[in-house]
Amino acid sequence: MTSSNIFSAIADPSRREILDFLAAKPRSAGEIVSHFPQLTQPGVSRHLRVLREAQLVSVTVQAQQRIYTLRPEGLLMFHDWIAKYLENWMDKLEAPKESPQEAKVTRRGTVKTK
Amino acid sequence: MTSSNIFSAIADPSRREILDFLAAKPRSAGEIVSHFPQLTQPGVSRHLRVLREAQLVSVTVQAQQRIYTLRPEGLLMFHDWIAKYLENWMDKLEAPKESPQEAKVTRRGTVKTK
DNA sequence: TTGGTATATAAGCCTGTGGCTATATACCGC
DNA sequence: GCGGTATATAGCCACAGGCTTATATACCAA
Repeated sequence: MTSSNIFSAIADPSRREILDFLAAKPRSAGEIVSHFPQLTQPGVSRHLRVLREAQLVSVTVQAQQRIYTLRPEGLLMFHDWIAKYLENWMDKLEAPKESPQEAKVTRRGTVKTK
Repeated sequence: MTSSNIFSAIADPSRREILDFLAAKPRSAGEIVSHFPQLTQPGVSRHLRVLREAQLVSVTVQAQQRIYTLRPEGLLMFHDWIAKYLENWMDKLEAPKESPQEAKVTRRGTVKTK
């Protein structure tokens, strides 16, 4: 559905915490549930589904347990998405071509966040 | 407020499109509005506010125009957040061969799980 | 000042989604 | 089979946030 994209999957703080937890090592759903007392079991289960659909974790069945493992391909994609902007930025900094009537991008102090 | 974090700022497709548009070069709010016919002027303005608060764009005042510029510091932070997971993954995959403290993660598509 | 332009904010509606409780499904040991 | 355990799903409620229209603010020119 809508949540199957990695951007919205990562946008949720609880899901990021779960990713943090999984970064150390794979865990069963139950371990995740008990590691986050503020979340209920169904809540964790739904978050895990979103992470699964976003390709951020994979799951292996072990008896009646589900072992969740961090799966970095999705993050790599994300990484590349960001790198696109950063590279672009670098290009601009190192290759100052003609500057039109437009204001030049002065990366120094033109920050004026409201 | 709540939207001032970079994760939710990037989670919205319209805002990502605006970032794409700004990646080429800085633009005035009006240029952004007319480049996205599916968005209304107030809608664009609110998206720009979110991007501003997330530190993803900066704005300079030019007469009655606001020039928006991509501001990659926020993306760098994001990049680092992701790199944390990728490094962890690489460490696990390549065993304890060498331990480079390099923060750069090279592209390398592979999967081990499942 | 007035008028025109550029952008931001307000107020209301409405969908998406997170959290909850309860229930269903799947697996194991006995 | 039954009971216990592990996890997923369903149904409901509440809230965040996106969209829209209307209005406000800020600046410039005459």
